[in-house]
Amino acid sequence: MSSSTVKICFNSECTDRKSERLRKGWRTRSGDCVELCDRCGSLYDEGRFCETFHLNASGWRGCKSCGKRVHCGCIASIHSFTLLDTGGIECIPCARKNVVLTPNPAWPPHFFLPLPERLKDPVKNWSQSQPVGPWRASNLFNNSIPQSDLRPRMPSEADLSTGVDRLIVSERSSASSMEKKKIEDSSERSMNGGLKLGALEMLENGNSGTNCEEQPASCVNIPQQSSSLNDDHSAPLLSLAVPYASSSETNGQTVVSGTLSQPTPSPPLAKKFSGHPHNGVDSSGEAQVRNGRPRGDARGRNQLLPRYWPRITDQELQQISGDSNSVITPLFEKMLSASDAGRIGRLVLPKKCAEAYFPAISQPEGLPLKVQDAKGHEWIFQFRFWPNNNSRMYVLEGVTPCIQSMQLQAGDTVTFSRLEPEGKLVMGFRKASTAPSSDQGNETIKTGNGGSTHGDVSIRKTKTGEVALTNRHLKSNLGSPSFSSMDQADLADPASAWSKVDKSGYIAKEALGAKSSIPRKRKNSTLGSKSKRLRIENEDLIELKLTWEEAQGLLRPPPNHVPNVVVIEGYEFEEYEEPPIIGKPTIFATDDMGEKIQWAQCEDCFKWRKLPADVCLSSRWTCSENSWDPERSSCSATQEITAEQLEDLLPTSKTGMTCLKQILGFSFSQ
DNA sequence: ATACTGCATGATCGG
DNA sequence: CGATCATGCAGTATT
Repeated sequence: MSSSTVKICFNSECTDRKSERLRKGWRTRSGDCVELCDRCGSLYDEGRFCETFHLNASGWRGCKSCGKRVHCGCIASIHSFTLLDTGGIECIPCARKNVVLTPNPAWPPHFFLPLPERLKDPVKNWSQSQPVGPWRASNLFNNSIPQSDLRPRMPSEADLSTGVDRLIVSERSSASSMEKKKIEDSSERSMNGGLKLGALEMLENGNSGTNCEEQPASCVNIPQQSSSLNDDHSAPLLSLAVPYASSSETNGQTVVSGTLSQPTPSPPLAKKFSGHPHNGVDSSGEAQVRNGRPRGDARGRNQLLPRYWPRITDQELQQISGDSNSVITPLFEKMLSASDAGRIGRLVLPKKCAEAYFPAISQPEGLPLKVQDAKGHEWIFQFRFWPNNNSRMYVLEGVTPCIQSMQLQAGDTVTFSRLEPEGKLVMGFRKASTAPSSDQGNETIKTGNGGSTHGDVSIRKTKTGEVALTNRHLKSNLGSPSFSSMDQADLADPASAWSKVDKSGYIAKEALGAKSSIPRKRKNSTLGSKSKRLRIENEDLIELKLTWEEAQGLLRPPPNHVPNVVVIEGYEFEEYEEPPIIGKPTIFATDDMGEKIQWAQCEDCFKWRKLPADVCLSSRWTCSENSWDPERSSCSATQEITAEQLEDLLPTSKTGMTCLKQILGFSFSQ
């Protein structure tokens, strides 16, 4: 096999520093290179998102600006795939240069894409790609950016073979500008004694004496807010998600801008738009995830942490909406902590979520909030807050019956959505065992263990167990000392990887330094001291920086695998169902007969031996194990290939192999 | 004695 | 380093 094939995986030309990290992404070309997933940071079998993503959105494209080949599935990820429908993509560095948008802090930098010409024609450009529901929301940009210039790209349905989004585009979303304003004002309202009431507040609190369900119009926001919106130049652009949207908030004047012109790409959205063959439910039986995004606060402070981004599955949506034509606006989700799920009946709400999506409250007593569960039952919780330091701590009280009704436990996730046009607040849930891939979900998948966890201790135990399991898995496969100190838990932590995608823009995450969002005990951590952990992680990081290229060379398709062959732009990719294993570094090549082979070096004599391409060797492989060539199953046998020839085989990968040589003590002599 | 309530504490995380 | 939030805990209410 030629050296070029060794290096074809991924965007090796990418100059972005992050590309120097360990590449993740479970993809191979001609079986010579396997990577971990860039998007979720997990092994393939854990990165279901990636599975879908890759099948539909990946491939190689030429950067529109510099011509470099960029992989639009993983590394360039959102950046690239969101540009697919423009007929071209840009590599990260170019895209970065071209970014003219002022990012909303609620969004990771890579969501702010260069402005393509086509965006100046929203009708043309988005006519095929407007599955933008109100849930895809946000005030992505600050006020200073002209609306026409503020259009983050989404992958078109055509490009991504998307399915139809049940979260239909709704003109109602245009009203979100008003809602945005409400959000902006909410905290102040709270602080200032609640001069105004959000729609929900009016709805649930009865302060307005109206019920949105009956009189939607009455739930429209307060006059001065509405009027002020016209002056809020940020409003028309963004406002996709409607905090308290109701049908009454339809405003013909703002219809187009928000919904059609402001699709807001998000990593999770890739799933949403992916036209996976198993649309709705992937091959694993897992429901397709719809990931809403936080409505960004215009002041940039209401951004939600990724772990609160709603990741609602089709099943959940179906469950919530039933047969109605209601539009569901996922608001946020939260994994239940032990105390949330405990008998105390208090569900701590993330502050930003509470302030963004729940009615503003000025008094600690708060107000009763009517919430409908997925079964249609209505619950009334007390939405209130406690003064906490100089801040607030928002809680929903009285959730125990509901929690019990849904048989939720710590580690499970509750989701809050809004049902439009009713304006109902809907509380869904996701058992840990069925959680989708997400920064929470992937962990919960693993913690779920087919059932659910049992409180915080169990979670912690499970978490630990998961790590241990992962460690076992990796230890059994890791053949390189370069990986021996890797934070394996991180590798198995697509969750945090995901969040890193969000932040960094490209690579999922540092393989190290992952932070779990799973609830866990703060004290008596089984992970040891933080300082120690950090120290280890830093050491690992250095090591990984050195070895990401060779790390790819170490990754091998699992034995007996049957890859799905995907041809993308003329390049043949093999995708594997099983996670890669890491074996002895070898050099893949093609022999004179055109057969794929690999060259492996004996650990004892350092001679290189020709082996079948599909074998995986132990890290201490020696000539004596060369059962494929009995004549060279001894160190005394001569080497078939010269050092020069070997060097020629080292690609682009010379550097990597040099590193390997240095790190692993390999020798190319002979 | 138990349950509830409200606040305080401190671990964790993000900027 | 400040903000967030999970949880501890003291005080109070209820059984």
